[in-house]
Amino acid sequence: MIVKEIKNFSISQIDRSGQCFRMVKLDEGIYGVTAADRYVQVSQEGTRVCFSCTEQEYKEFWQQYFDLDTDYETYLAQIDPQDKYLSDAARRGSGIRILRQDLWEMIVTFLISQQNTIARIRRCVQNICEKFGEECFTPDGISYYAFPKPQVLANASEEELRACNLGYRSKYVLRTAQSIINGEVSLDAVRSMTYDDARAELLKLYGIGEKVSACICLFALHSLEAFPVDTHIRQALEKHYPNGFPHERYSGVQGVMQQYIFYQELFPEV
DNA sequence: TGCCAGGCTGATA
DNA sequence: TATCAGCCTGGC
Repeated sequence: MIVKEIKNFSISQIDRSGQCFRMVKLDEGIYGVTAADRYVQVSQEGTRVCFSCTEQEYKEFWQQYFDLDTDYETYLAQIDPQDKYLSDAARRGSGIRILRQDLWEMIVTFLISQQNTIARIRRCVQNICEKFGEECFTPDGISYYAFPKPQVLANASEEELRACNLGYRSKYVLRTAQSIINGEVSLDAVRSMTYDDARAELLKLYGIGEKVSACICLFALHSLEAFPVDTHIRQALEKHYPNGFPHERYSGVQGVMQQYIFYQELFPEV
């Protein structure tokens, strides 16, 4: 167990921001987080954050994962003070971080996300991890499941994926996994691409459109210029930015602003 | 009962 | 090129 003082970090806001579907609320202010084949418990009181891992594991993995090397004050300071809506949204969501998650995990997760609710996306991801992922144990004996590799999902049947409640998205996950395995799209290549190239490359995968591609770039490649527009964001833009969102002003950090807006729209009174 | 949820594909004009 | 139905399924 290690303890850190961290500003502009809220594990509960990150949980509700809808970018990670492998976080479980264990108790008030205490969350279990699974990423790739790792697991950590995070508990928070104010700026005091406890991680149930060694200092080495924190530095090697979780510090980057939670984007804790970044000072989010610089993003918050860029917000137009005349823009009351975004200023309020950012103030309320100022503990959100853009996580640095695994590319393959984000591809599958956001394929599943379409026409779906956050609660159901969580269940679907949990189902495929439990059915196809490897069972792991923490040093304390806590059991969790690693995210299944492309090879495993490529060899699954559409029926097996449907049994995980993926519905019509099953064929998207299956064909995308097969495209990765047969080399049509290289995950390593995507990781080294610019945002525009990565976005275009991901669009080659069956079931991935503009919105899903932007989400993957934002949450896996940390392309902060990505600005995924879903139904919530579209409604917010129509209401608060009838003349268009000022992308120029927030060039290169639109993704952070998108998260503040998304959080505000989903949790307007929390 | 019907609509909608963090969209996308494929058919049609 | 643009438009639109159809798709899984659970919650309201």
